[in-house]
Amino acid sequence: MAELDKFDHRLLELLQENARLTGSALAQQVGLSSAACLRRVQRLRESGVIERDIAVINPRVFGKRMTVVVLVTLNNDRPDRYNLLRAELAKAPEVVQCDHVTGAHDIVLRVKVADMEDYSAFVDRVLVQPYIKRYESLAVLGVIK
Amino acid sequence: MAELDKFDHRLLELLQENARLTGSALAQQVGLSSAACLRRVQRLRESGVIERDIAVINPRVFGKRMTVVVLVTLNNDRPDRYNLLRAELAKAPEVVQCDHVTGAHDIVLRVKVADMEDYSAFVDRVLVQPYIKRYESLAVLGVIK
DNA sequence: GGTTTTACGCGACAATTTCGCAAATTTTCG
DNA sequence: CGAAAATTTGCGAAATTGTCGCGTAAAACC
Repeated sequence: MAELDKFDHRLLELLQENARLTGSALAQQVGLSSAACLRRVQRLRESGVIERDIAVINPRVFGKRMTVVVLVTLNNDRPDRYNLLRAELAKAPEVVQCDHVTGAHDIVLRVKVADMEDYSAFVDRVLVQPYIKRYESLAVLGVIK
Repeated sequence: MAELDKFDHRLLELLQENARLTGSALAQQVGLSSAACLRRVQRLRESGVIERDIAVINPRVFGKRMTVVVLVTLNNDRPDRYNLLRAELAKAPEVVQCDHVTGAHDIVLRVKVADMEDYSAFVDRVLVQPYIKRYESLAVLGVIK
């Protein structure tokens, strides 16, 4: 993976905001020709710098109107179960993000559900189990960024 | 915003994974003509169902190899400063996600930085201020999802 | 300083998207 | 239930966008 110059950085910056920018739109903002921009973007994709392009969908469409951040603390006396839990969390459709972290907690989840009932069902199904010692639910009131 | 049928749902599902799918690729998987698919996608964009399309960039490219989840607790005696802080957090380039939440904490941040030093600078610049009572840093060891 | 390498812009070509239109399907309403 | 209205489809043409080769210019290397 070769070095990225300021043109590449600018392109990434722009595409990170709007991946549908056209060659000439990029050209205008970057100061290269359309073809040059597209060639660079093509290489950025092939080399894996741009991992993929995704559509951001309004969560209300799927009836997922509620987001919850969950701080999970594990029972550290059962390290064998960790991979199982990992797999389970990755599989759960409600979980849109899941990080293993250091500190007072072990796992931070971002969960999208329709409503409280839905969330409650998720908790019962996934979170209530002996390997999880404690979990703290933080309902998202508003997305600042 | 009209009702979405199964075709729209399938299109969204596909584009959520890969926004660069071409009209005929969509047609093949959805069972409509290329033009019909593209027309529907166009409408989904215009109506805001598809909020935007973004390129996912390998974080290492920008040298941001470290992710931290930060739980922020505010001094609730200064409600006037909330909007200021909001704006400041939204502006900070290190902050990739920022939610206002209920519960034991007030704000949950997702921060991407190069290293500890970088993170420390971020903390000093943004987080160390009278309006913030406390913050808890959870370094991300691994992204499960 | 000359040579090689790399990247650019230009322009032709290919692929993709957009648009108009008639037919088909679905919805509305008497 | 059935006809009129509205919506959506597929097809094909037109427009836009992306890809590629080529000659040239700039940068890197020796």
